[in-house]
Amino acid sequence: MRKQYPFDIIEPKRQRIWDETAAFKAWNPGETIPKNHPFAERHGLAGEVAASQLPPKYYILDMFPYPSGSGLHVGHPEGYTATDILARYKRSRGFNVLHPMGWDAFGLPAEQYAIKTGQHPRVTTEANISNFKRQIKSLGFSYDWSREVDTTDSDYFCWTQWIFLKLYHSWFNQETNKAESIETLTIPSGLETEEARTSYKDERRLAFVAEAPVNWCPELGTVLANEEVVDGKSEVGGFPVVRKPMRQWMLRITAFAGKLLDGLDEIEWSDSLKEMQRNWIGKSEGAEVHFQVADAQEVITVFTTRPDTLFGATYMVLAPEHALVDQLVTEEQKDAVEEYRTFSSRKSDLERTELAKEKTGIFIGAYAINPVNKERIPIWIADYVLSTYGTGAIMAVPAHDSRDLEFAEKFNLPVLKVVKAPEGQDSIGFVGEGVSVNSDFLNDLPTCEAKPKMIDWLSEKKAGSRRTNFKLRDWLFSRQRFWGEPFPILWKDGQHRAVGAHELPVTPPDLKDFKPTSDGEPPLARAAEWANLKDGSIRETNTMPQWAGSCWYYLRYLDASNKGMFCGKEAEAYWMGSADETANPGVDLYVGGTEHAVLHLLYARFWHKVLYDLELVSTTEPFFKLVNQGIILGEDGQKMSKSRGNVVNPDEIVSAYGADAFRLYEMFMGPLEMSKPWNTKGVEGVYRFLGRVWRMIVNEESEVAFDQALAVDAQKDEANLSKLTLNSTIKFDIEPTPDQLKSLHACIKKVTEDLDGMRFNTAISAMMVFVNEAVNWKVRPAECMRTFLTLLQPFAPHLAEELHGMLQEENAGVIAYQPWPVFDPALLIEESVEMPVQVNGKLRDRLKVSRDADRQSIEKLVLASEKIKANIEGKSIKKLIVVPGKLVNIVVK
RNA sequence: GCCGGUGUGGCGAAAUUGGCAGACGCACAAGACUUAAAAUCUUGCGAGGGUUAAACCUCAUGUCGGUUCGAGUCCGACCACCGGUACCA
Repeated sequence: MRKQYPFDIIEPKRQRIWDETAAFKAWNPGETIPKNHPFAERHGLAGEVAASQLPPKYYILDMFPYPSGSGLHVGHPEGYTATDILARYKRSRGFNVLHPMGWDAFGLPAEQYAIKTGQHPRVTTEANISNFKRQIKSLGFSYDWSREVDTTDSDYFCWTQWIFLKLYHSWFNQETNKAESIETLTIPSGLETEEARTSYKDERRLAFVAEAPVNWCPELGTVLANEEVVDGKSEVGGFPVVRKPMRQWMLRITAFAGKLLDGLDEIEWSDSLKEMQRNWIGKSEGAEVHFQVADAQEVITVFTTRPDTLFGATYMVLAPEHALVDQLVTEEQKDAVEEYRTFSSRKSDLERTELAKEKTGIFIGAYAINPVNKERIPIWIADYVLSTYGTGAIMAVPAHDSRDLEFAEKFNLPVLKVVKAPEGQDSIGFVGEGVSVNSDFLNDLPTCEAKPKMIDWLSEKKAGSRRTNFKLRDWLFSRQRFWGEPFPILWKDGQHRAVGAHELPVTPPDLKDFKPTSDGEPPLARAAEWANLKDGSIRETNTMPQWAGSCWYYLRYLDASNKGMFCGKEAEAYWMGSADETANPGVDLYVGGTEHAVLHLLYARFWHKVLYDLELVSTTEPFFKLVNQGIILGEDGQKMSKSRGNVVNPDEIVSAYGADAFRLYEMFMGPLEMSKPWNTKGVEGVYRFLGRVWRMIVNEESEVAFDQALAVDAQKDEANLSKLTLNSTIKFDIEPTPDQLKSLHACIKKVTEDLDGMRFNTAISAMMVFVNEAVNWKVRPAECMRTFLTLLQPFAPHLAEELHGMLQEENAGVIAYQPWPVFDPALLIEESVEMPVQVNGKLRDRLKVSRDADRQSIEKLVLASEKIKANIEGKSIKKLIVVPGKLVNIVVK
């Protein structure tokens, strides 16, 4: 395929100029702007600027990538292109745009590569970052590279550790509903010993140590958070995960469950994403009910969302791991119960989910008393009751819960109907809302009234209370890995204490062997000198999970080189919008894939809310608006993967068609949020379009001279571009015709509206429509061409800027800072409009009608039409509908 | 099962408040230019019928039904696919 235009010369040239002039640097309050910077020229600012002088902020953020060894695939730049187009658009509209990029570079692949080859993860990571950066830069994104962050850089993770210490030194005060310094925690006077007081404190910190059943992945040699386990396998690598009790660092995210849920109402995220977070947090409202154990002191507390069905509770079930089982089991059932517990504990999570859900369980010999009717009901254990949810015990109401019913049928337990289903439905097995029956004081009440009445009754009798439960678990925060942030924690005599903030960062030791030790200690334990301090303290040898660095990187961008703080207060207030009432609170737009819907996005919101409570940030939510890009499938419509051999490498596309064509195609494929298949033929289509734009402005004969000059120049010097001259149709000092203005302004209108609505594909088609018309113009006013290039600039910045330079008759300037064109509605008004005419809703004719024709004259015109006459002949007109400017419909019979 | 999303030509898609279904692009076909090819330009292109050619007619937005002068768009039921989630009491 013949080259449409010399993108291979233009693109490196424009990128070089952007780099040299720091064209896309975003300015913080208090910074000194050189007066020749295009931002200074556009806004008439120079020198040191105060926040009040700066234009409104627009913070547009990409999810920063993990720099993998395989480099960028075409899915990454989809989101990056969308944000870059908007960043350029907003700059043109006069905003101070913050558009940064960085690297989420701690992670498993570099460490596993290190274990295999002995190459230090630092080396691997640096090589991968430089490859990613080269690829991203080749696409001409307008990032402010002076703010680049790397989570593995000690200047960065120093502050990750610092924030961890903030969590460590805080507790959640239920009364103020806020995270507060641990110093505000009142220690009960009853605690006599120093140990007791310390552990009282330690148990309440937001970062705490807990002995808990964790997800252990033997293959990876580490524990995983619940969020990282998918179908009983590790999210990374798909290795089996088993449950195992271990002592680990946890973060008290559950304290923020309510805030994390309520905060979703303040932000503009898609419904599906909010739903995913809501489901993960899993709020359910109901009651706690206390059951006295028959002939014993113990009380079993259950959680239920249906207290109204308490009269129908015919047995109880405890999780096999429930703490009371040992005390309650009767002598004759002991062996059988023990056998069942072994049986269920041996089941891995994988087996539990894979096995057909045949209910199993065993009676433990004891009975409980149903508080409402004093009935003795048997107590069973079964693994369909989870120790990790609610109280680990349930009251079983088989008539109105499908799992309880299945269990009751298998083990012949009584089933008692207490809710009457609506007409036509079977009450047994009915789980919806109905009317209470067989329930004494609840009889005849609808479910919605029976619930609160039962809760009142229980509270009065001290047999229960209202209760809200969350599915969300505390965040398991430690990993047995090398390539992560070390914890700023020291241990001595079984007690932990924080490293002082002034001693940060705690950098990892130098290792040659990155495997865990033979006795199962994390790899950091291999560095005896590093781990054992002179005073006898031992460093924590766990590291933080990969999510730690991504929990706050969007804040570091605001003030990336600040040595004294994680982020300066003034910068934070300006960019996060709290300094300006009209600004969006938080990141204005955050774009990334759905794979982070619960993990990263929940964790980052949690950290942000802690920082907010501690008055370190000024907004309650980090990301105001969030959009998920859809995935790009291979040409075969399948997910791209190496094994299918359908992966498209952006490098190949860029070298064949150029970055501008690549960007344009990524956006032209379809709506950003949809998943859609790649088609390289489609790249050729937009590439041809860019070629038409080029030829619309450049003299084709001068291209021959240019090509010849280039052919003999081994350096392929960009200076050869000076051989190019303007197309002879380009005229300066000429008024555009009304038709030309109409085409141009229709294009301005459509592109502007589509950019505001993030409809990039239709914006591009509007520009194609304009160019298809403009290539037929005999005379092309330079002014029209310049305006069009301003519209094209966000999408195809290299080409637009180069051509714009030619039209300026000087090769200077960054059109990214040109004011965005304003469309004039007056130019779009048509003298006459073509109105479709329908008979009984079927199109029969089109008539030219003057713009301001009234109803009567339109009717007259319509009835005079031969085609219409033929269609209504012999029928009577029932109705004649005229929608001015739209259409006419005649109803006949 | 539950939650969310999506179904429109051969393909990617468009139709922003209910108002001309298929813009724009790909693929394909024919023609022009060329010794030839590539590139470029022009024309055609939902299906079926009809005509020398047109005109014109019928059908068509996953399926079935409804509301309306008028439905891709609104309502009801269903089907398929994609994503999330799952013994959550």
